[in-house]
Amino acid sequence: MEASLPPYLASLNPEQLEAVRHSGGPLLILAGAGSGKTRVITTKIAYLVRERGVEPESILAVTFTNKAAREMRDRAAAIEPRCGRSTIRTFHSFGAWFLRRNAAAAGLDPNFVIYDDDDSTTLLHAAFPQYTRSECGRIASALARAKDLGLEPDSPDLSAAFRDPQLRRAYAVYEERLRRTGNVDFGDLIRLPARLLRDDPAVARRTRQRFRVILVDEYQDSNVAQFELLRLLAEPSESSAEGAYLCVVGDDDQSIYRFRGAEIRNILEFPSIFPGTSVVKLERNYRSRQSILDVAGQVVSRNAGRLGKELRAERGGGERPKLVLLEDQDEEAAHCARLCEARVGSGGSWSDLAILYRTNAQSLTFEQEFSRRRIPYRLVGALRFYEREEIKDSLAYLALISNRRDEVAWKRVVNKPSRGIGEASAEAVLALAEGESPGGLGDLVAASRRAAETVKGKARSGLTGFAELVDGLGGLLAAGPSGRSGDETLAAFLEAVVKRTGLADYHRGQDEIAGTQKIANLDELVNAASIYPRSAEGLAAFLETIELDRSLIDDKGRREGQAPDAVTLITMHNTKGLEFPVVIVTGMEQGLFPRDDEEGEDLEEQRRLFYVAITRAKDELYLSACRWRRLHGRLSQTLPSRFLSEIEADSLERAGPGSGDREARRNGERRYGQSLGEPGGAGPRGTAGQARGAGAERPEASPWRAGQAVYHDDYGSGVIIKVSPTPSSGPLVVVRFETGRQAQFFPRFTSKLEPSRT
DNA sequence: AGTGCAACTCTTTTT
DNA sequence: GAGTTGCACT
Repeated sequence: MEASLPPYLASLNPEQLEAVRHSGGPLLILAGAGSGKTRVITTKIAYLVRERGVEPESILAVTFTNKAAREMRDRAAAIEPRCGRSTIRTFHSFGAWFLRRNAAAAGLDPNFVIYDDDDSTTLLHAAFPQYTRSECGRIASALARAKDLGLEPDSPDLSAAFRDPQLRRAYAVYEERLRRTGNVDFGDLIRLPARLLRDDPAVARRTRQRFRVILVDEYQDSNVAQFELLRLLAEPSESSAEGAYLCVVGDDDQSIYRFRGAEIRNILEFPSIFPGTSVVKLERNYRSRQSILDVAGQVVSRNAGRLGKELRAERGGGERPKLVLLEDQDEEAAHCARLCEARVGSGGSWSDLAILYRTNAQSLTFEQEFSRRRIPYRLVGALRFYEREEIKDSLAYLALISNRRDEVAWKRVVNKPSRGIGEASAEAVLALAEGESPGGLGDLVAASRRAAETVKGKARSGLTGFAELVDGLGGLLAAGPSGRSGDETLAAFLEAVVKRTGLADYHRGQDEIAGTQKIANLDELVNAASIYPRSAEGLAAFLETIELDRSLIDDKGRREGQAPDAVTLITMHNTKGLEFPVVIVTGMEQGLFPRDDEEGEDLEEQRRLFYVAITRAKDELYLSACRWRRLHGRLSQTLPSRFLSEIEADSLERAGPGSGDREARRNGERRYGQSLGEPGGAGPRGTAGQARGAGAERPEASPWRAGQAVYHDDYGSGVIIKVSPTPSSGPLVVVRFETGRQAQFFPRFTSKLEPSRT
């Protein structure tokens, strides 16, 4: 390495250095797991400012999570303080920032609120009351996908992308309803800036003059709309013949958000879309042992749609990952608990360990077992603080105070707590508000007051009271508490809102009836508002932060960061970007991970998810599978995940469970293990092929036929009443026993069922 | 307008 | 098995 390099560059490896110093055409950095990706981006930002004379204000860096954005900002500023002036944000927060600055041009209320999926569903339900709420939910998510794809209500491609011919109309109506509220949804934060750049030359010129360098992190998770926004930002404009310098960083093997609209082709095809692209691969892994990377590499190499990378461990060898086969999920939880206890017993800490699973529902067994054994754990991501009723209620009042055309917020709180305002009165208000502003929507609070004159009974006083309440709160925000103003935070205002609306009493009552924690949650929300000033601007900032960064508070009001010493229970998706000395990937069963209906691109995505899970481990990796799995309230027998057979036999150590009912287990275990990991990785067809060759082709040779008498070790005598073939598990037989009990079995996997001669 | 019961549906979820 | 939603009932 050159002697002249400043210290912050000297410690980079040659590939990292190349990525940092690259300039000119577009750059694609393919950064494998644990390869120092964030370090490269932050160093590159600092390098551009320090060595290349780039103005920090002209740098735009976008990420997908607030956590990643914070980290990037902090680390870049730690190297070069001037980087604090760069725009380092999430895609969506950049979009919100951009739209607030160009609200008029975009046709938005400058104080617009951001609707989440639930709000979109409510808006749709208001527009299409003939559909149920859950149908509206499905339509809302289809519309969100359409926006991810950059499609408009009149795009010809809309019909190709979605089956339902009604969707186009639903999209158009939804857009109309959303526009008249003055608010936006998540998709709009990407789509509307792109549209503005396309249609408004003045805005486009100003924006392109400002941002000369654009960096994107986790590019494999970008969607089509985000791609279009990037291209429009980076495009040359009349004032600057050169487009912005575009650098994207990502790992095609870690693309796991297809179901949310992520388009892996964005990264796969980047070099052909942007001619002259340089590609730098970062394949030195500083996190995991080679034995772990071997397994990861074997699995992901089965994917067809990938650019191809091979990680090499800088930390060397390590123990082979261990696979443990267990009887059921209770034993799986006990096994995990024993591993945790062993680690702590030998001087480690609880926080060294992470238990990974595919679905949140799987966490329950672990929680119970860990509580019983007094093992401290923290559950990541399952808490949906902002989706709770009491939180949404309070935020709806705030949103309505901020934007009095917010139909969704108004609808939510106009009769909450109950003021005797029913469907008919609400319709009357809406009709008035619509009349007030042709084609749009007027002030819903004023309309509520005026509608009071036309309705009768309880609704009349209810509407008047509601309007006075909201007006009063609006005044309270502007004026401050009687006399003194200025030196109070938004928390005091929010507290007043919760009290004066009656929400506090209402939810306190709920707490008493149902033993919930609603008041405690409201306290946390109030607490979170304390870092904002008591003003309209402070309120708007608070609402935006809450919509765009839901990790800010959890139930205990803890900020991320000072995590207690506890075992981490977490979904595989949520582990992206994290690392642990010891990782246990649980539920490695066919039907769960992957699901039986996951094929083709979906299957490849699940394989990438497994890859992400594996590469979280620094020193030790355990995999576990259960023979019996309780799912959706049903107990069923399972086969080991096909992913396990994709790992070479000698890369894994097959370990028995540490203790327990050995005798019972030995039988099951041996049989269960048979179909596992044929050497050389017989591949996806391993188990299915066997089934086809053996049973299904010669059904007459099978003893499993309807009418056949059988005997079962536990249930006694019975008769087969139904046999159905399965693609990979042999026949499934349904037996009615003499006791009247009915049960189903896979004869291939049980020795307890046998044909009898009667 | 509010309550209660039956029926339905179950992934993953950066923003 | 659990949580949510829709409908019917009062």
